[in-house]
Amino acid sequence: MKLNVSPDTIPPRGHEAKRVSIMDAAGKVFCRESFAGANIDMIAAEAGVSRQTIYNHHGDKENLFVAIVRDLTERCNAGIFATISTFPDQPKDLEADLIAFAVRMNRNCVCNRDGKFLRKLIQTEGERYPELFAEWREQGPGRTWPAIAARFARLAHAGFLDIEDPDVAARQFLALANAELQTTFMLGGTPDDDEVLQSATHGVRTFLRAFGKRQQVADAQKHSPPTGA
Amino acid sequence: MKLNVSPDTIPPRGHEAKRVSIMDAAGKVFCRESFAGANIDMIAAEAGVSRQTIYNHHGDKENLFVAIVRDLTERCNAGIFATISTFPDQPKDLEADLIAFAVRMNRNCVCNRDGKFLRKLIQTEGERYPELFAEWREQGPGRTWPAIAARFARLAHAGFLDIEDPDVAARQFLALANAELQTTFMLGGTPDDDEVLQSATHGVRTFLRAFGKRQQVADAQKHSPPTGA
DNA sequence: ACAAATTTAGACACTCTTGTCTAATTCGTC
DNA sequence: GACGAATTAGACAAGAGTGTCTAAATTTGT
Repeated sequence: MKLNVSPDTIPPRGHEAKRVSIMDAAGKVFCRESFAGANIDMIAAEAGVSRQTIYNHHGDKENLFVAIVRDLTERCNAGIFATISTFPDQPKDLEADLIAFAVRMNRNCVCNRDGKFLRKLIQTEGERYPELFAEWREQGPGRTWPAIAARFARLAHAGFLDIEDPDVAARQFLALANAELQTTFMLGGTPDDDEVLQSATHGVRTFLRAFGKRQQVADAQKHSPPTGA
Repeated sequence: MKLNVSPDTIPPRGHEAKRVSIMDAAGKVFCRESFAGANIDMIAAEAGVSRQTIYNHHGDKENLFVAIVRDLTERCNAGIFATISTFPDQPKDLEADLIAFAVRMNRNCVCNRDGKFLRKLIQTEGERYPELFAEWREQGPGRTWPAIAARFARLAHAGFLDIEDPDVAARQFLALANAELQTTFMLGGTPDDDEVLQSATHGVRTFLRAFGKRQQVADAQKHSPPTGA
């Protein structure tokens, strides 16, 4: 609603700070209390801002909510793509590298603050805002899953894995990496580093038992996956 | 508030019918609207009952909510144990039998009405009622997962599978069986029979690639102890 | 058919929340 | 220091929801 002519004077200084702290607090409160249970005064207090300021910035509660979800979706997506870019395309130690990747994915995208908030909001309010969450579905899983699948396909093509359907494998990789965190996620908890590592380790081992190359049949005798030590 | 002396005259007849229809409607509405978003008039209307009757039966909104969760937990647990009892202990066709089991588990326990409601309520209100959901955790995953693990352990002992840690395998089995339903669950949807079969088939195939007996490599074990590499 | 228990509709007081408005104050900038 | 924009506290009306109460209607067991 404020169209400044000069392109670099967009918002003053404290203005943006307030905006951020409102988004921050609103995410926290919506996540904790659900849309209906949250109230604007709570958010204002948590943001250290007056109620009126929130109305000035966002108009009404629903508008604020939508802004939060869009913001979280965007930030989470960025994080996921950043993490995908660290996928081990030329692994030295396939098991260790995939475990490390799974841990990064969980820690930086799934278990972190934004990931937790977005997941909770989707679960809680998904049915009430079909178009908003359809948007998330397209921008989120719709784009990240194929990206991960492509990496696995490349790894298979390079001879590191034996995969028929990379899309299926990608989904199963993620499912396995989280297999032991499900209950914690359900209750809104945040698994600690050890649980994440544990789940990723078990998940990747099983994944490699299923999709790892079995060279014994071919011809090798010494070039087995260098895991231990 | 009504202590009847004779132990079998507990509730009349239509009384119980109302009780059931209240529980039914309340589950639906709490699930759809969240605790804060649900209101008693909505539940009363959906149950075909007057508001006062709900207050007569359950005292207040919170009490009603707790009763719903307890009821759902109990019913879901019963369903899960009933399904576990159909686990293929002496499989004729291991893949087909495990797929069928995974489908039963999903259809009768995870994707059905009660399963969907309980899952949603846990996700949505879990943080607000720690003791109630701790109870669920103990009665639910705390008892069903070991039960499934025991079945897999038996199957491994009988020579059908090659499993080191049955608890891990059981969790991974369930994770794989649901791997392709995650997004749908997130948004509160109910996957159709085809999606369930698809996910179960892919999941079980991968599970068997990882844990199935491979005669050629049965002795080529190359597993090192858990290390945080 | 009768008596007791239950259910019902409606009104009610009370609280909470949203969103608006106003006037005073603070902040950023020149 | 002064100006304009943003923020603030507080009051406010309107609406919605909870939980109670009452008197009438209905159901249930005998």
